[in-house]
Amino acid sequence: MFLAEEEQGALPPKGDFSAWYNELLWRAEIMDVRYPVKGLYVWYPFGFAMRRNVYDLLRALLDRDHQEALFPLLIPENEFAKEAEHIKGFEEEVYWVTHGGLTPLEVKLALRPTSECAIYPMYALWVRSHADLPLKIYQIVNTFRYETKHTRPLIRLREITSFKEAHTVHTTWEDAERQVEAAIALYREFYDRLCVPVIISRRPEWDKFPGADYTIAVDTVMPDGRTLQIGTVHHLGDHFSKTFQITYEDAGGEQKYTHQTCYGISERCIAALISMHGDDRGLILPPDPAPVQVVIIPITIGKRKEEVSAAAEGIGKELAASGFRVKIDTRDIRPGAKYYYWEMRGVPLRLEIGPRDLDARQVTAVTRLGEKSQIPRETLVDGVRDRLSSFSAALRERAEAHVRTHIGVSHTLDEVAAAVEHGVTLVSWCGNRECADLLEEKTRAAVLGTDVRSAYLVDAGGPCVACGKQGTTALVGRSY
RNA sequence: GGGGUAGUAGGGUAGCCUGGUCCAUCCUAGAGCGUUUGGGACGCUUUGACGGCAGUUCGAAUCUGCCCUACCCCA
Repeated sequence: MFLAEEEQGALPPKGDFSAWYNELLWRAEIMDVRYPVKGLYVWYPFGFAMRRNVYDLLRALLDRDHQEALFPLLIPENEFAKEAEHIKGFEEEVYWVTHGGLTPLEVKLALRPTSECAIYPMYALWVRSHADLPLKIYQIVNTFRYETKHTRPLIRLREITSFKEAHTVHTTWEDAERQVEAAIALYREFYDRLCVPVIISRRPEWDKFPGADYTIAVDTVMPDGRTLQIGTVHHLGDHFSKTFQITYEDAGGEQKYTHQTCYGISERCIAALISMHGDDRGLILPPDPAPVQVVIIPITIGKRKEEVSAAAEGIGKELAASGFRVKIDTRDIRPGAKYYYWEMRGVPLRLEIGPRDLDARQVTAVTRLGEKSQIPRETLVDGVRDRLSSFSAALRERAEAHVRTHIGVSHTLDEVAAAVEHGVTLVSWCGNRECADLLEEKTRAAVLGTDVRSAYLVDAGGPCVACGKQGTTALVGRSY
C-alpha cells in the first residue's frame, strides 16, 4: 500500500520536514533548485504568481503611508565603507564588482547586501527641512550575500530575490520609535493575512542589525520546531544620519540630525507560508496568496459532456466576474488526477460539476482541508465566499494550534535542551551574554530575544536559567 | 568553520572495486495509435543520460587530480 502510493508519487511525509520541503518546492512548481550556482534558485511561473500575490498584499499595506522607489544595485566602495559598524557586519558577505569588461575599476562596486549605503547618500540630498519629514520610502529588490552556511531555497540564499526594505527618516528618536511600533503592527497584519502566527521579540545586543540602536524581530515556528526569522525592524537612531550627513532645519532654523528606522521582509515569508500550512499532499494556501483560489473540475462523461462543459464555463465566468482567481481544468485526464494536481498546488477550494450536480442544480465544493459540501447553483458566489472565509479561519486556527503546542516554559538548562528538540521555549534570563553563551553551549539553542510579544506568551518568571540571578522572560530556540 | 557521502535521461537507481567501444532498469514527461473516464486508467511503439576540466590509456561512466553542485552530521 505504502509502496503503491510512492509509485504514484506521494510527497515524503511532512514529519520529515527537510525532505518534504525540498521535494514540495519542485513538485508544486515553486522553485527550481537546479540552477548551477550555489544559493541561487529559479522561480517557476506558479511560484512567481504566488510571490506576486504575497508582495501585492505587502505593497497594499505599505502604500497606505509609504512611497515605493527604486535605488541602484551597485554601491561604490567609498559609500559602503562609511559606516564602520555596518560594514563590519557585512564585510564577509559582500560580492564585489571589480571589472568593467577587461578594465579594472578604480572604485570597486558592491552588490548591495542591503541598501542603506545606496539610499542614505540620496536621503542626505532629499531631506532639507522638518517639513520633508517623516520620509517613508520602500523598495522591493534583490540583494546579494555570500552566505557561507548551508544555503536553502527561500530561506538562506546568496541572491535574495524579493527583499522588501523600508527606510524612514524622522525628526526625533521618539518619532522613529513610534515608526518601529507602526512597522511591527504592519507586519502583524501582513502575516495575519497569510495566516502565519508570529512571535515578536527584541534581539539581544550582539544580534542586532549592524549600526542599529536596537532590533525587533518577527519569528515563526516551523513544523520541525525550529524558528524562522521572517521580518526585522531596526531603530537606527542617528548613526547613519551622522555618517551620511542627513540633517534637517527645524522650525527654529537650526540644523539637526535626523533619526531613522529600516525594516525588511524577504521571501522567507513565502517559506513560512508554505511550511506552516502544507501537508502530506502538498501545499495549502490561504485564499489571499493563492495563485488559483478556486479550481473547477468538470466531470465530463459521454453524451452530457457539452452540457457539463458549458455549465463549468458559466460558473467560471460568474466567479471571475466576482473577483475570484478561477481556473477551469479541462485537460483530458481523469478527474482524480486533477484533484491530486491541484491539491499539490494548494488551491483552497475545488468545485466539481458533473451530470449529477446539473440535475440537482448545485455544485460540489471541497476545501483543501477536505471539507465537502454542496452549493446551490443560484447562490454560488456567496457560497464560495463563505467557504473561502471559513477556510481561512480554519487555517489560521490550525497554524496557531501548531505554534501554541510548540512553545513552552523551561526553568532549567536541561529542560531547555529537551524543549528545543521540538519547539521554542521561554526562560528567565538575566541579560548577560555569558549566560546566553552558556545556554547555547549546553543546549545548542540561542537566546532569540527579550520583551517577547506573543498571544502565546506566559511569563517565564523566576531566576535566570543559567546563573540564578534576577531575570526577565526571553525566547529561546534553534533557528534556521 | 570542520567532517562525511554522492553526482548516470525530467526524477530515482544498477553498472565502477576488477577499464573493452549499442550504459540497463523503474517512475514521470513528450510524440503516435487504440481502448478508457464522479479520486492518480491501460496496452503497444517511440524520444531522451554517464556534473565540468585535465591526466593515465590503444580504449574511461569505471582509474588519478582539480573544480562545480547537492545532501547529511558535527561545531
